[in-house]
Amino acid sequence: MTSSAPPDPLGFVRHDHRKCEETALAAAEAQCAASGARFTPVRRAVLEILLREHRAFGAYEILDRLREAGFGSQPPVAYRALEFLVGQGLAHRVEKLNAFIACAHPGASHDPGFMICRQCQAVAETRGEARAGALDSAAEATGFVIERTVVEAEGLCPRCARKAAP
Amino acid sequence: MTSSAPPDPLGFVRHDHRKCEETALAAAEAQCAASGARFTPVRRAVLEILLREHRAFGAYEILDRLREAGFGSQPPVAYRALEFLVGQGLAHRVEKLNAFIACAHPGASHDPGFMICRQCQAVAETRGEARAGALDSAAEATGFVIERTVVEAEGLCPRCARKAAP
DNA sequence: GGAACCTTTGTGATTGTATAACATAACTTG
DNA sequence: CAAGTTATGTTATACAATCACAAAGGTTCC
Repeated sequence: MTSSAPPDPLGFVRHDHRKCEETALAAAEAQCAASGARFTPVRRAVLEILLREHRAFGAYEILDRLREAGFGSQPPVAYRALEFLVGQGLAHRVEKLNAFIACAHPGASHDPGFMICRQCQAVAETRGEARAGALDSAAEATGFVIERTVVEAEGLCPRCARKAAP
Repeated sequence: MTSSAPPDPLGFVRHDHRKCEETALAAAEAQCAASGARFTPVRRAVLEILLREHRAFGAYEILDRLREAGFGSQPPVAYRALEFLVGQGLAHRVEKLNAFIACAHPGASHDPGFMICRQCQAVAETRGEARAGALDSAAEATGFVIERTVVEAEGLCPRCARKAAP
């Protein structure tokens, strides 16, 4: 039992989601204002879509909702907004799912990790650096320069695990 | 400076690649014989393609080469062979690239990690378990049950890093 | 040997994911 | 407001993956 910082994987945990969304949007606004980036209507709309649930959304699902909301309905519309959000650290790409998710800890340092439930599709982002020890040591040993990492686990979330093995 | 087991990331390291391919093919044959799996011509052809270079191959690139070699040229031909190889642990899927690579350590325990050079496309597989510490502790803390992990780093391989910052 | 069975391969068609290329609109700055 | 930059819209296309069904090849057992 060490007293290391306890991970706080949102998404598997009951919480006031309304507040969750509001906070994230406010943080996004603040950050864009600070960095001089333009938080345009499409970009905001995409972030709002991503924030509605703690799961990953495919680009075409987002595109459908953009169309309904009166935005352009061609793939680049969604991909460009997503690229922007990912660039700002306001969203992440979940490689294993070819899909996107709102950042659960905007503002915090980044190199996120994800836990993906294969049963209910919930996705939780780990708090803090997820960089693998084995990767870091392998990189150091060979002189590989790490720029970005992908760290994802697929399995069963607490709730689904309980159901599966009672 | 501890004396921990040194990782051996093939792919960034000069080596006798001819021997590398032969060894891997022999290992594949042996393993399939042992497990009763059929190492058929298409499957062998795909593994040979993957073994030619230490990088990841897209399914359609593999498909092209299969066509040239006289095999069927529809996507399922490639995907089925790849599925077989991945199932046998003879190849891996690199999520970040939506592509496939021959296993660099066939027979060894699995839960591989990859280092991907964004410049020259070389990919090296880490030796040993790449599972991230932060992931494991986050999973433990929440009760998430990990079944598979994706651990990948994108950056510059030693050679390209040297060129970039002399 | 051959009938019944199972696994593997071939093929056509379709869905999902992602980007290139180019035109237009809107915002910023001098 | 003119010029430059950034963002959006739209067309077309490339790449990734799967479904469904038919045909071929091994295996088993009588």
